[in-house]
Amino acid sequence: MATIHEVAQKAGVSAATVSRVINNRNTVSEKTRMRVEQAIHELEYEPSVLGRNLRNSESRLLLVLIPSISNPFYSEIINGIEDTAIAQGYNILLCETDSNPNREAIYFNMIRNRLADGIISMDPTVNKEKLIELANTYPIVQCSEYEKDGSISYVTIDNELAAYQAVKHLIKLGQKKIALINSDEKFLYARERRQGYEKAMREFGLPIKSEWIYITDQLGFQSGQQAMRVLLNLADRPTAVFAVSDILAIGALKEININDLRVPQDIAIVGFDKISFSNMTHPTLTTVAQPMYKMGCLSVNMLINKIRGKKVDSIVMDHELVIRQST
Amino acid sequence: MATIHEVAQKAGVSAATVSRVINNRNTVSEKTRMRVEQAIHELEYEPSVLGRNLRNSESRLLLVLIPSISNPFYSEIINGIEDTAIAQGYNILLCETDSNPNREAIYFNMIRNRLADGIISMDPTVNKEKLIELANTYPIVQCSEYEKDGSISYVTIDNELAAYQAVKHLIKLGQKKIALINSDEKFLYARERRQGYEKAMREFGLPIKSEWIYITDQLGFQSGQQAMRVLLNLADRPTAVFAVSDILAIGALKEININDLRVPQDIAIVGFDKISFSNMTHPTLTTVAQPMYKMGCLSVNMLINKIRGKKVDSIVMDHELVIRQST
DNA sequence: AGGATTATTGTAATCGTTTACATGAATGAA
DNA sequence: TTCATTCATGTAAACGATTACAATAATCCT
Repeated sequence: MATIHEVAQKAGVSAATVSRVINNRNTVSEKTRMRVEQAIHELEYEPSVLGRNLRNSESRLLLVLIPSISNPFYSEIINGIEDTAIAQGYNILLCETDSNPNREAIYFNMIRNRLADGIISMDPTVNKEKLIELANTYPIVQCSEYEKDGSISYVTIDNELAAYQAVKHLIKLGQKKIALINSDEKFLYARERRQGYEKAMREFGLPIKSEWIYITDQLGFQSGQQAMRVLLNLADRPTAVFAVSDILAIGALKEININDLRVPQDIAIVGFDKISFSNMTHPTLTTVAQPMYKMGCLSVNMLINKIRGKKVDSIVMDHELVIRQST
Repeated sequence: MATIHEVAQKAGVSAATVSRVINNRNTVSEKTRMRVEQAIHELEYEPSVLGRNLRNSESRLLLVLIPSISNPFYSEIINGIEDTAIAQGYNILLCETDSNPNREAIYFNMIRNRLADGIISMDPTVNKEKLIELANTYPIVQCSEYEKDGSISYVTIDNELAAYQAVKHLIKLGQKKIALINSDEKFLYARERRQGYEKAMREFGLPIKSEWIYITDQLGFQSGQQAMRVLLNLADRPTAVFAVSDILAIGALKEININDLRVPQDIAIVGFDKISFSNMTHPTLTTVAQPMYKMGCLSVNMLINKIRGKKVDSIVMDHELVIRQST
């Protein structure tokens, strides 16, 4: 790979001039610009990102923090992030934390090292204190999961409202015994969705029985399946389920199928996220769609604005209840 | 963030000595080593990767090329890659090409720029000529999909054998009319799995009807569903299906369910990959398991050896047929 | 023409490391 | 004691870019 000096030599100018051509500084005459561009072309020169970064202390790399790459919920958001980032000349580094503080520390150090210019955190398991502290010094935005105190800008949806509407949908269909399969309530989204659930139940005068609320400690299919197993064994068995993620809902559905119960006749079920697999289950899953791709795009724009020192406002996006066969 | 010079000053030595301490050069006296380590600790110093990279022209970053992050097949491999890479002091940059040559070009340039030290390609849609050319100069390994000419080291499984065994399993169950849902045969794995299918059919004297072989142009659920729709409409309808990926098999299963046919009684089905969903379908899917995590680990080790200039040999791993309810 | 502007280009310092080489101190041998 | 050898450390150049500043060339105005 040619260096800037070789280009300079070939074009008969100094490295400084070549640099000016590359960066579109206006102070280069048309004649030399042509010569330089010719030389760049002939040598197939590409500026070394390393050299540039060192000097500018910018890397044009964005960190995206997710707990696990296996969770399809993130895929679509990441698509949005990637498309937008590349369009703006940034690359993204996907950081799977596996909810492991050591990994998290590695990635946090990358930004301190100026190896990355900013962070988009989608990790609900992130160390909040550390993240907030880091956000004082470095550009950080949150997507989906966020801090309520507003110390970090975010893109999200109204989780409470979405959950409220999902449960209301079940109620309108005549359901009265509605269970909730929630994830750990240390996550804000879990607390908010629970509130939406309770709000709808209360509004229609339905009982909120604690035995109908199952809290999973993990996020996989198995957890949903396990939750449903417990719910089905109750003396007063619920006739509908609202699960806070499609993954959990699909696990629950599996357990219902195993027990030869019919969906939605015996048990209706609503998920959350509209992952692609939710349309492949039998029956297909009613779910809450988040504008995932769009959320990814907006997060990147927000982050880049922050990097450039602009002030940014948090965004709450619209969601949509997608009614399919499971209700 | 402190620099090496600040550490040097605090410890009362030169930057060179600090550098030697950091890199475990043996020529530092115990006394000064202690002083330097103390200073590093007090200043919470972390070496700048940028400066180091520029000097060494190494980045300790590995590129992982995949067509799409949404495909769960890659998730588990990536887990293996990530764990191993981090353990060896490397980070990985997940590169989603979306089968887009422009994106591919961006990533290829990163390695030419020395922004990355090597590439693990898992992308069957990659431009083979460019990849092979690049592999002459830079460390590159392939995982799963590979080049038969042996110009690039790889980690893979015996696709033909795996397909052969999957189909043989169907035959042993008494199936005679076995269809194949394949992906585009420009991919080596597709050609190999087809050969395995044909080998088994031939060996047991079963007819290979071209109308029983459906080739999808995409890799999503919909393609599998579409394929099954066509197969079900045949006058001479197959009674079993071998799909070359779980995604396709799940789509096919969906279509079978829609038509109120029973699996496996009316139609048996075998997938490939053992993605996590394959255990959540109703019925659960018989499939071929690849040692995905392990493949990821081995790819990284292979690549790092290549980076260090060692000679490496390609590896063919063992697979396993996982028999579940769909057969 | 001569001085003042302005446009263009070059020089050299800088970013944070690593490392070949130089230097000086400590040690050992005679 | 004196010289050779070894050990520990420092000096300075490099990696490849960017950019403040200086220097020169071109242009304009009176």
